[in-house]
Amino acid sequence: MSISLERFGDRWSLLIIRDLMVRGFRTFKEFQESGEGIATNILTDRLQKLEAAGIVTTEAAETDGRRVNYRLTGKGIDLAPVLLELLIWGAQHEETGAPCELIVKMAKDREDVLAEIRRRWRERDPTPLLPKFGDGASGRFSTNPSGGLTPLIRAG
Amino acid sequence: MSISLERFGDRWSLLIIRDLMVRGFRTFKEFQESGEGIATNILTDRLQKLEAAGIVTTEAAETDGRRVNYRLTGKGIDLAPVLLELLIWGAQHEETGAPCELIVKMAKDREDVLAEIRRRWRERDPTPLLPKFGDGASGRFSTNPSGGLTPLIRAG
DNA sequence: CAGGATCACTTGCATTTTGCAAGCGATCGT
DNA sequence: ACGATCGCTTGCAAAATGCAAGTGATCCTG
Repeated sequence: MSISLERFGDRWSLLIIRDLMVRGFRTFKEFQESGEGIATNILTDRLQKLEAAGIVTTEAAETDGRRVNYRLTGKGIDLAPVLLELLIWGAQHEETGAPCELIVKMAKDREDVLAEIRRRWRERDPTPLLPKFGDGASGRFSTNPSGGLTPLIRAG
Repeated sequence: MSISLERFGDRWSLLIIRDLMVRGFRTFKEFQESGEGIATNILTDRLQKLEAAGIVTTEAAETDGRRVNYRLTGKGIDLAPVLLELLIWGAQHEETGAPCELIVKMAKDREDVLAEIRRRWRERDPTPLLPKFGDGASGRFSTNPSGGLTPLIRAG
């Protein structure tokens, strides 16, 4: 556990990993503008450390020579369960904007959510896993008529 | 998730929580001498922040007026899944001293491990959940004749 | 009940990490 | 050719951390 924390036990690393994992971020600029307010020097430092730790890889974008695409490695995507538990804990115990039923659903369908995250990673599907709250049906999960939330992976 | 990380997203907080959760730590001195090398002022600061966040409670020990007993709250013990996932990830992807079969077992019997952690918390059982590696049968888990690892909660 | 040990902290100060703003070279679109 | 954009660096101030010594309350021993 202490080794895990040495790799990403700071305020930013796990947020970067989350954004790569479920928000479809690929580039430096996306992180910079994500609203969390990370400084560019810290962002550089964290991306390099995550790469050195084998959690993230970089590849130059073929369409744009300036751009660098960041991507999680298998080791990185294996952090999905950690992030999911962090999300569930925060939603259960702190004031968040997250709809309550959504969290219940994610806790119950844990394995489905993780499988969907892995699929998106394998297939390089950049669609954000979740809509911004209040967005309606624009993400991978959507509200159904009964007011509950239905993962699209079940609907087909 | 960012809210979770605001509460304990630093190098020490989760280690403190782990020690309370599975190593049976109760007092300031135990943390100080745990070998991780946390400075006393930082330890004070983290314990106070965790208390302010409702993750830890303090009570004066009735047997010794100097001593303060720290204990996880329900909110604190609910972090068990997070810590377990961190442990599993670290063991799978980094060089650790942990025996490989033990980790496989913990990943497989996740729910049993979590139930045992909760039971120990409810009953204020201070026995360390795990022996130090190589300790044999002195903890809550022990090796069985086939070389696998058997949680005592199943045997007893 | 005196004196020293122990406990949970505090304090002062050096070092490290972080945050902020500006700037840089390479590449891109026009 | 020229300005905009990209990932990243630099300089410097502010905050967090680490380290050593010290503090007051309580305990244990003789």
